[in-house]
Amino acid sequence: MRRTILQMVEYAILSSVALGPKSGYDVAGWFERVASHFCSAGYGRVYPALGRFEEEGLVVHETLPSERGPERKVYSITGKGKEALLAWSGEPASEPKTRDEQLVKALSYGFLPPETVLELLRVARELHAEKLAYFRRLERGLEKQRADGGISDDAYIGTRLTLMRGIGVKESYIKWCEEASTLVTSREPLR
Amino acid sequence: MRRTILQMVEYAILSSVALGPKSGYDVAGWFERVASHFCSAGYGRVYPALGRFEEEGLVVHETLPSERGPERKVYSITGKGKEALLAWSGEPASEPKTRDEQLVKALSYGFLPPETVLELLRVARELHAEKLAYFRRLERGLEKQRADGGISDDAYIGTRLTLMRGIGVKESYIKWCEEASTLVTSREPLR
DNA sequence: ATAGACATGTAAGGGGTTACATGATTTA
DNA sequence: TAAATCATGTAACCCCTTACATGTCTAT
Repeated sequence: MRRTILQMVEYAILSSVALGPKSGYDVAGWFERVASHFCSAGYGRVYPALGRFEEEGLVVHETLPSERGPERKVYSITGKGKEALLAWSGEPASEPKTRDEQLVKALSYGFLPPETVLELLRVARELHAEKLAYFRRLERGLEKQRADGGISDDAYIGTRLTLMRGIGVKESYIKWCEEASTLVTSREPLR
Repeated sequence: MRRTILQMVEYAILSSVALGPKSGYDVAGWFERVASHFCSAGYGRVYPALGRFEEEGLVVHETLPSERGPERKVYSITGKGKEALLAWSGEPASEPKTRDEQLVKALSYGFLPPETVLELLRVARELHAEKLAYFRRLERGLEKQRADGGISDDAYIGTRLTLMRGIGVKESYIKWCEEASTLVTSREPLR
């Protein structure tokens, strides 16, 4: 028996289907709305992957009419797919990889006028606060869904965990913006 | 006058040289030791970039003997280079992009035995705690360097800001590991 | 002598984003 | 009737990592 080896993004696509049957369009939307803070994929990644998964027997699809728009190919995970996913998920994870333009720019903040930097940090703080509010809305939506029995306990846990992390990341980023402002301000009188 | 447009990683390379003259080898080491939590680049990225920067007049190099090993090409930023860097750094930053295998795996934690998940979270927590300790050592080193006058105030601010963020990220990740453990444990008796 | 750190580069291949191509349905 | 959303897919290109190639110096 050969183990199915995929890349991280492919496992993310498979996970999305495992959390609940979805079309390629749904999966891409899920990435944008709930997964973008830890993994992302567009149509160009999703559709070919689902096609390959089906060839390998990891998922199957049903063609269903859409409420509005053309027909949908709704994919569900198979036993084999779930087995492959859980074998991978049960292994230790590698370190997160972040590419953060804000911090690269911050490397030069000592060379910029403090007023400029404070304004940049204020704007950044606001954007992170908006995203935090968005995550909190998602969290309330998830709790409601759970109360209504619209989601299995197993799927709830997974989504909840990623949401908790999204909220934690944004809270800590907001804190950084504030501490950075303090550092830059404390320096100002010394000039 | 044409504005110099580079990619984020290239600005990071330029920033590294702006914080203090470095060889390509030094820049690659800097990425690995102090910048890997927000941006990364290996030799394959660094050497060609420094060559191009010199052609464009953003940096200049001096060939100096090494204390041990072959000759070093030590690059310094030019006026033009600093101008290009500060023009870019003074603009608002785009959102950070993270690829976190841990969270993709966490999507399936509801489908795994709680004991397995708790062990995975314990190991993850430990790794993040080690990295946190490493960042704190870097922080102490930076403060010492500053006290000794081994670094300019301008360069200190930039490095300090990225270090603060590295510490914040690790602290919040450790917190997540603990909260995730609680969530998984609280669920166990219900099975 | 041999391993490991120091040092500079090139080349190839794989991964991932973005743009393109097409079309149905609903709402303003 | 035009725009927005729903829906499925392909193709090209760019980025980036990884492996390769080469060589010095120090310490064991």
